[in-house]
Amino acid sequence: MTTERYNPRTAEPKWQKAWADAKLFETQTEAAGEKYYVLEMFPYPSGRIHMGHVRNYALGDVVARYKRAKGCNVLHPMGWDAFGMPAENAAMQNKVHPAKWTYENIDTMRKQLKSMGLSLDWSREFATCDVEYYHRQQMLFLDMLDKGLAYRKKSKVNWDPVDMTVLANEQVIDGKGWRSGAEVEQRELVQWFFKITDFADDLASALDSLPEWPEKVRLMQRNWIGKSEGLMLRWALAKGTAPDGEREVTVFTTRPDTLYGASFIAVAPDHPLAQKAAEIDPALEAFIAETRRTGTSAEAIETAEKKGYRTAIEAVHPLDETWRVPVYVANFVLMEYGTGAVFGCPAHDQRDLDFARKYDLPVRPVVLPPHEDPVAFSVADKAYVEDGVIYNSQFLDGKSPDEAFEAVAEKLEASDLFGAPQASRKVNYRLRDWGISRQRYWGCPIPVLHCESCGVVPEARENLPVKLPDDIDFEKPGNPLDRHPTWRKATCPVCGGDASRETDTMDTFVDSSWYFARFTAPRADEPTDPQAANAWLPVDQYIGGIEHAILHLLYSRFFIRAMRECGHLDLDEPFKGLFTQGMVVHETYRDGREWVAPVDVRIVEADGRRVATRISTDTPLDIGGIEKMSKSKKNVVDPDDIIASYGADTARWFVLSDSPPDRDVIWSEAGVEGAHRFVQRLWRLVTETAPKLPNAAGAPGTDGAALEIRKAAHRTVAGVSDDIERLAFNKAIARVHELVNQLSAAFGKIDPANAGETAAARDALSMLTRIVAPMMPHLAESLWEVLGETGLAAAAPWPQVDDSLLSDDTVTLPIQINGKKRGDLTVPAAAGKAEIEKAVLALDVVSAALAGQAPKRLVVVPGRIVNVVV
RNA sequence: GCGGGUGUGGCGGAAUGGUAGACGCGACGGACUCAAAAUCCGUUUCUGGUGACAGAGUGUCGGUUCGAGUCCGACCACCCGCACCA
Repeated sequence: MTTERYNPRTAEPKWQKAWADAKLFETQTEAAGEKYYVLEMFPYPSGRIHMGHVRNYALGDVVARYKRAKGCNVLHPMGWDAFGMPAENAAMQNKVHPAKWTYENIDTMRKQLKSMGLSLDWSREFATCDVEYYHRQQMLFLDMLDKGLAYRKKSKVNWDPVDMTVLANEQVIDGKGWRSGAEVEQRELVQWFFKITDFADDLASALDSLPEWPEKVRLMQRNWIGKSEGLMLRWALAKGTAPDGEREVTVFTTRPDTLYGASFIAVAPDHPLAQKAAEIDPALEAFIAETRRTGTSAEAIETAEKKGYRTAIEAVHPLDETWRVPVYVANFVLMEYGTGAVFGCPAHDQRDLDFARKYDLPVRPVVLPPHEDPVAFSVADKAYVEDGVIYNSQFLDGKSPDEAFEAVAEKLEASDLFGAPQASRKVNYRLRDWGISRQRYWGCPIPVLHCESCGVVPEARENLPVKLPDDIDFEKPGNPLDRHPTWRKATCPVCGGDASRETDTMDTFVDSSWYFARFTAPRADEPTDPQAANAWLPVDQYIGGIEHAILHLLYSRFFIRAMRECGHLDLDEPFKGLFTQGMVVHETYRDGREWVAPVDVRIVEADGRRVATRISTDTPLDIGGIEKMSKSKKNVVDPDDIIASYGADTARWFVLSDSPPDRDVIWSEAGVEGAHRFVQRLWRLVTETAPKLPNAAGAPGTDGAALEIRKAAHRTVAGVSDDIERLAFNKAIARVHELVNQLSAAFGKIDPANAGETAAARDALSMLTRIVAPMMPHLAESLWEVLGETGLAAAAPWPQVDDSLLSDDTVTLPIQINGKKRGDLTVPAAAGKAEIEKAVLALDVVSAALAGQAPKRLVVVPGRIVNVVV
């Protein structure tokens, strides 16, 4: 009998239409079943979907379809993170309006996503650049302003003096503007901030209430928030050394126990003391100007060479007024953190030690490592940061660092400097408030007005939305909103006088900080429908890239707290379960300097070596490293091409198999073909077996081949369910392979006249179809049809597992001698330790190894292993 | 620089502290075919041996344990994030 090959090109559109016609994935809040909200991070509409998207949405779709089969009321929406810089770059380069560019991209990408056969509720779709969406975001902003969660302050930006524009950190390359090549400067602007620090403590401690988040993400967030308990410590400045009017400097320190090891104070270049000192010291002024040429990113600042400028100022040691330490201005001290001033203890901090060596400052150890001789111990080029005993420290000698911390704190809290305590305890956070101002066009306008008589006033709620103007000009440098001839002109809602609009737009992270809440009631007039939001949230399973581990997730966690304060929902955390997927990576190829795309490359294996040649010219190519797919290195594979030639199911199956989803997956052509072969193999197995099962309606048999088939099927379903719950799709797929191998072998021997066997086979195929359905939904529908099942596979319930088929009567234990496997022993599953011991000692290998002696030790782990120690 | 992660056959990977290499890819051998593709069967960690088998083996070095890929310490390499990329 010949079987036609499965043709995804006809089957996939057919089933996609069947699902859409049945409105299978349009979710009703009131529908029956336990609610389950699955969400993948929504895409930026860059133009076309890439393999990373395919992987992300395939992962989420498996969960969505599985939970639906398990009887849950599943919400699985999709939208677009549509504001941002690339649209403006496209506008500048191609003279296309950002809105047109964005919406055209969305149309393309929606079509591509639909070809994947995702079980999405498209009726809830929106883009963050839709006026309907950013209108509600402006409402949220006003509410937050009202609650004191939004405010203005000065902050630094990267300024390109040629393009007259603010640059993003990624647009600063080696300290120069990416377009103009001009030396970037730091500039201070008054900008809008959200008060995320109000929630710093809760954002850190509530991480403990998120057991379904990866431990690493919780750790990263905890470190990012960076709670530290320390001392605000005031140092008097030595008379005659300080600028006029300055008499003290406050440092924040977590190590007051090392105070007797202090050898310098360092302040940030924009610390008031540094600014004041620079007024009378041109060399210092030049040094500070020099530090402003570093970009504003922490990375740029911290990887820059550590430099300091020794001012004339000296500080008086808080515990010894005869002791003076020099005050430096240093490029690695950040004004945003603590007080913008630190004291350096070189012996017990590596950065301080490097600084001290560079500027020849004293290095005095005050913490003695255990078992070290106090006279001989010294610090050379490695600071000692571990625990020990305090010495060289007067009244602190002999204490532990913790005790010394307490002693210093108590003493200095009680002592007086200029009429106030010299020190106070302080809990400090590394987390800074969230600067949301962007000097760009393609973002959500901040709904605020500047009135000459009333100052900064919020736009009236009824005047919202503040819409972006359509007629804009990207020809000239700078912010198009700022330059617009009329857009800025407005009326003050307080006094009715002339006012001008705020031209800053919001960081696009704001857009993505609450979209998951909007999905629960996407057309509501208010930002949320609190009832719907409270019913659906938190998101049960959120899936996205690890690159969002800190900012996006932290901002979203902040936002639901802010929204709760404003009454938009009542929720502790936005995402109950979080899964961070790995990237899709691909080999790179280059012809000299030029990168070559995989579609233009032919790989031939010769003598065990892989050789790449360019197809068009037959020239040999260098095979480079395996890297994240990126346009610049051309190592991208277009999902459209894959879906067109192999079908969506093959693409989905491939990205789900092999690699565990939290790790990177290497895209390879061979792997895709393997996946496609499996699609055809499943099709063959079912279409060739089904006609042999004419009388399969009865009960499956309970012995012989029938029992074996049933055991295999039920065990696989149990295992696959378990794997999907844990998002271990690669393991689920391995199990499906195993089952198919087993069934193929078993079906060859089936007696078509044996009703027990044919029924078992039929059941097994039905179960197999349902467990592959979340991963290969189109193929599953076609198989479902061949099997003569009714309805759609996508609407079929998950197969029930008969637990009695999961265990065996006997178990085979590996027998180790001194930890090395030397034999096997099969015993009844219920056998006790004593029984096993007796049987083990009777084994030939064991008695030979013992040579008449008693074993030194006999470790029996029932059901697992036996180890005989001789 | 700081924070986080990863490292296992030719390759992707599997393995509640308990038989290292499931499953897949590739390769090799065989069947089918006039032939090829497709498909099916078998072999495939390395070294030695015809073989039974023996030894080695999870980035490197050390430790804990009857037993370590898994736990602990140090190191190496690579990847992600660092607040205006999304």
